[in-house]
Amino acid sequence: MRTRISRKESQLQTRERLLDAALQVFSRRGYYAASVDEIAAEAGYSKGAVYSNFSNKEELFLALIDRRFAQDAQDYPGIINFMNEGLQLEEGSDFKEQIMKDSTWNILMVEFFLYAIREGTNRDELATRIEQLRGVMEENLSTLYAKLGKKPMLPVAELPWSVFSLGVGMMLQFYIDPNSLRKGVYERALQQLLK
Amino acid sequence: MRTRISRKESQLQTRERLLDAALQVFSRRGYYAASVDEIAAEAGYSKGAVYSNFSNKEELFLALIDRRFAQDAQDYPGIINFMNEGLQLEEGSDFKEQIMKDSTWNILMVEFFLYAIREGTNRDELATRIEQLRGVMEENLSTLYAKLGKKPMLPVAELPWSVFSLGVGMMLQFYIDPNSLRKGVYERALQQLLK
DNA sequence: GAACTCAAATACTAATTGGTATCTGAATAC
DNA sequence: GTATTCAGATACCAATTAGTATTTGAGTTC
Repeated sequence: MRTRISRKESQLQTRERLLDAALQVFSRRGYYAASVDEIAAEAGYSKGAVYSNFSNKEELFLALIDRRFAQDAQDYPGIINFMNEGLQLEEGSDFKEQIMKDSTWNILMVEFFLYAIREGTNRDELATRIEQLRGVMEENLSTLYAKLGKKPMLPVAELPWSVFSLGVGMMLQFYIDPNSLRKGVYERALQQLLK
Repeated sequence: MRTRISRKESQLQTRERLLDAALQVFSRRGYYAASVDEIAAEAGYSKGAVYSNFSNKEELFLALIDRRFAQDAQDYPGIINFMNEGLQLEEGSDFKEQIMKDSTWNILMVEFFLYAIREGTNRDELATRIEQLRGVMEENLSTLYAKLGKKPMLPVAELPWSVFSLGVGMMLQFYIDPNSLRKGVYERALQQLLK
């Protein structure tokens, strides 16, 4: 009987599980306070598994970011919907819900920003990614405005900067004090920016 | 001859110097990676000075935040000018410059946000502070709009949320990639929000 | 100016942690 | 089915670090 799972497949699975666990632990503790042991345990493995799949803690962290960035790169529709909502709010879109679903990742992103700002090593890498993201946003906005025969008050090239800021800033305020953010605040501000 | 400096004064000076050093080191390394030894050394003291003035690392961190918050509470004019600039941009105000001057503190604030989000302990405390800050901003905006006989597109109570977000988000993007932020992007977005 | 107080220095400990060396057992090759 | 390989477990180490116990010396009190 053929083996159920090959060694290669098995290792890949382990790697994925480790990355999943790393996301949780890095987000929960922050980069420095997260221990390799805890990450391994969270994934149901031992430290050996980590060092067998990644050369060190930093690489694990970066691999985690890369994986998600790669996923996001294919998930343009999400961004497009997001943009649509900006120009004409659709019923059922709720920033608070949206932002809660992905809180682990959102927090990790802020952590990574700080990390990249400090360790100059990965700053350029992150800068490029963010620039790409803004590029995609700009394109989507452009076609959207064209479709609607509208012209934004602000230069289209500048909008992604503001939209991004609004998202990050609201997120942080929301996580600190979820209850005092009234519904629709984010959406209305976004609409005003994209007017 | 009377002693130049009393013990009380001396200790207060030490405390201040430690807080200054703590700001630098916490901002440079992040909360967990910052060591008490490094902070003490940065201030020109030994670890003993730290534990003689603060009960532990966390208290030092929080004292640092408190000190600045207390200072800021008296520095309303800064915020008022800031608001003024929003409604009608004054020549010479430059976000990039402004944000660079205080980069150490700005980064620490983000660090503290993450810290507070993780350790529920200080979340309420921070939430209150932020709420106060938003309150002040709202008051200033209100009187400003009244003075100008203008009415904002968005509810005044919601504006601080957006203004705050814009500041934090732009700051992060700017630190990651200072060169690609074109001059005036922040200011124009702010103006649009406050229109 | 002698006794004493206390801010800060020094010496030390216990715990944690990133990383390495070695081992083991199951998958693969022959 | 035996030999080989290698993913992951285990054992270990050196370094770091928050916090404590003790000491010291200058400032204060009388």
